Formats: sequence, C-alpha cells, structure tokens
Amino acid sequence: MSTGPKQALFEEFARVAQALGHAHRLALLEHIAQGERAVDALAAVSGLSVANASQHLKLLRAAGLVASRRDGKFVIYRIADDGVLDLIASVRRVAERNVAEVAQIVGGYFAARDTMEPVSRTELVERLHLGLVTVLDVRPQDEYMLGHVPGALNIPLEVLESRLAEFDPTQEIVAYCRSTYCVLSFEAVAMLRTRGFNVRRLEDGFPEWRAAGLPCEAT
Amino acid sequence: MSTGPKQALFEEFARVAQALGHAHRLALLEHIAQGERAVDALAAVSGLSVANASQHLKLLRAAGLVASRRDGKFVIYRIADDGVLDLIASVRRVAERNVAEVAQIVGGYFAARDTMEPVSRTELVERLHLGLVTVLDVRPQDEYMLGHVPGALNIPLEVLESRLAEFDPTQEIVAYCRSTYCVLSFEAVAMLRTRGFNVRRLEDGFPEWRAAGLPCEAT
DNA sequence: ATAATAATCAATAGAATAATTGATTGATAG
DNA sequence: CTATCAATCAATTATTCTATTGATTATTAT
Repeated sequence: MSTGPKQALFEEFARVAQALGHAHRLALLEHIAQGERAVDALAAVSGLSVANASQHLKLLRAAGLVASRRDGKFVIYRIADDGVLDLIASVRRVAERNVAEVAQIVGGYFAARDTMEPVSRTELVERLHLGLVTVLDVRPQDEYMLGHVPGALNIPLEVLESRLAEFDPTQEIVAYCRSTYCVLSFEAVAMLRTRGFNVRRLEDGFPEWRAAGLPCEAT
Repeated sequence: MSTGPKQALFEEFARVAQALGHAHRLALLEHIAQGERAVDALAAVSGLSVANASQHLKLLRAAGLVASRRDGKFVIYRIADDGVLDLIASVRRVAERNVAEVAQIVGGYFAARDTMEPVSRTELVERLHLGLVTVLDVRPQDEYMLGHVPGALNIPLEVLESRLAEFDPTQEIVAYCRSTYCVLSFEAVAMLRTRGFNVRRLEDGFPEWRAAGLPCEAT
C-alpha cells in the first residue's frame, strides 16, 4: 500500500469531507453560519445534548471547518472561513443534480410551497435601492440580531400570523431565512400568499448574502 | 427530533460528503477523472481488491459522484459531472487553508521538489500558441490515450530518465500529471532540473484542464 | 474559598463502515 | 452448452463512529 505524501494528503482531505458527512453537523454548520454562537445555544437550536454537540463541534474544528474562541465561561464557534460555505454549497449542488432522492424531496415539499423563481441577491439589491420591496427576515430574533439584510423587518415565523398589519399591502415582500432549504421562508411565503400578499423568497439565506460581500446590519 | 424535509435533505447531503470521506475513494475518483475506466483497471491502479473497489464504487454511485455503464463484460465508471470536480477542489482548498497537517505535508514534501510557481492554464495556452514550450505528460500511457493536452509528449515517469534525448534543450518544459498533488509531475520536475532542463509544473492536472473547457486530444 | 455554570473529557454500549472471503450473476467466446 | 472472465453480492470480522452518561476542567459570581 502506497503510504506516500499523496496518500497522506488524501487522508486529510477525507477527514474534511467526513466532517461534513453527518446531518447533525450540517445543521450545526448552518446555525453557526448565521453568526458565531456558544455551544449550549447551538446544542439547543439543533436539538442535541450539550456533550454531543461539543463532540461534533470538536470534530468540525479538527477538520478546519469551524474555529472557536473562549469568551468568559462560553466557547464561541464560528465558520473558519468563506471557503467552507463554498464547500457546503458545492455538496448541495452535486446532491441536487445527481441524487434522485434530493430532487424528490425538493420537488415534493419545497416546490409545492413556492412555485415562483426566487429573487436573486442582485435583483434584491436593485429593488432595495428603488424602495420597491419590504425585506422580511423570518429567523428567530437572536439570529437576526447577529446580522441581517439592512432594513429587513424581523418577524419570526411563529408570530408572523399575528403581525400581518406591519406590512404595506401595496409593496412586494421578499422573505429570507437561514439557507436555501431552510423551511422558515418557504412556510412564510406559503402563508403570506394565502393572505393575498405579493411575496417571493430570496435565493439562499443570510450567510450567502454576507459571503457575497453585501452590506450587513447588526442590531 | 425534527424529521422534516430539511432534515431529510441534510441526510442526503451528508451521504454525498461521506462518500468523499475515505482516502481510497478520493484516489478512485482521481483515477476516474483521467477518463472513464473499468472496475478491474481502477482496482489495480488503486491497489485495491476488485471486490473492495466495486463496493467503494457502488457507494460513490449511490452518492451521485460517479456514473457507470456496461460495455460487454466490463462496467465502465465515469465522473458524474464537472460539479464533482468542483466539489473535490473545494474540499482541497478548505483543507489547504485550515488544516495544519496539510500545510505540513505540502511544505515538507511538495514544496521541496518545486519551489517555483506552477504555470497557470491560461499561461500555458499562450505559450503553446507561441510555440515556446514542450508539454510533458508523465502519466502512464493508458491514461494519456484517454485524453491529453494537445501536442503533449507522453513519457511516463518510469522511463523518463532514458528518454531525455527527446527534449529540445533550448525550450522550456511544462510537466503535468493527474492532479495538483499527483507526485508524478513533482518527481519529473525534480529530476529534469538536476539534468539542467528549464522545467515547471502545470497547476492542477489533466482533469482540470478538460473541465476548464480547453481543447483535448485523444490518441 | 465555595458555588454555579459552560464546556470538555472519559468510558461505554450500540450502530455503521471497511476489508476479506467465497458464492453468484451477466456477458462473451469457443 | 460450457467455460471463462468481469463484476457484484452476501456473510463475516474488525474497526470506527455516534450518543449517552457521569466526572472533570475552566471561568465567573458570591
């Protein structure tokens, strides 16, 4: 068995890929991508025990996908760099194109909720400049506060139904959440459409907006 | 535990990533990327038993990374699409940037053999047009025959030392092989330098050349 | 100091993966 | 039809990975 430098590199590359190879870790990465977070917050939002989350995070760190720093009692994790978001997007693209099960899930659930083309980031930027749209951020408040599209209205999905009065019914609404397949914005769009609003989803979520170098606001 | 559509998607994405998460499968992919190949050829060149290679290939196919077709007694595997090469390159980039062990291997072995900047693909295209370079393909002949840079001279690394007479000593040589960290071209460059030749490596390998849409020749 | 909280570590049992072996299927050639 | 060759399948064992539990470490507040 060749145990040369190339073999050694392949083993390191494999470790990186393997770190992505678990649904829980992908979920953790998605949450971390909203903004840096402590372990217990990540555990809570991902439905994992703290110890389990800690172990997954340790593995992600060893693979160079996240980095951490200590802040008092807390250990705060963040995405190591934007290359990691590219990597995740690459996995997603391959899966979308080549895995039948993905097409089925997307077609069966997501497409049914939003038959319209999503709004591209550049299109949203233009329309924001023209004052034509209300941007709606349906993520939980804590994620919104870590960073959001400038001027976006934060109404978490759970309370959306009770706050419809805040929308100008003459303006188009563009909704976004955590990522391309985050269910929050799909649900929001589906609900708002039944109420007669003119609403579309933004392609991808907030992390991609930030990674694209577009302006962000933190509250 | 949320078992919604997003969870289901993450599990599919994880399966794709996990398929990349083994050194043997990365090696198989690199070989398949040179051109489509049958199972026993891939097993032989990767140092695996046929049964073991078959199982790894099955897994790669289930993850949508490769596709296969039957040709008589043989089953021929190919890379599913160019997105897969992007994905592998993404993994490599993250590992290079964020994993200390990778920097160490690269610095310790590869950098020592080739301190010069590699030649970019666009630079090689220009110099080829001007007739300024000899392109050297140091892969085995069967891989060369499946596709290569137009006009490239095929001298496998093992016989390179005995065929130095074929080079024009006044021309610069650009060597390439399977991929960025394929040892063949590094070894070739190191050897040819000691013989006084003006030689550099091409960035990446043949699959990236083809994926970039540059002209290919098959013999 | 002592208590409280966040996170990690250590040990374990259960689940999933990997490599080997031998049997089986699919296709071709004689 | 039979023999042969390529590939896959099935079963096994060894290894690795995951989640849980309880103990330990690091930091802060009292």
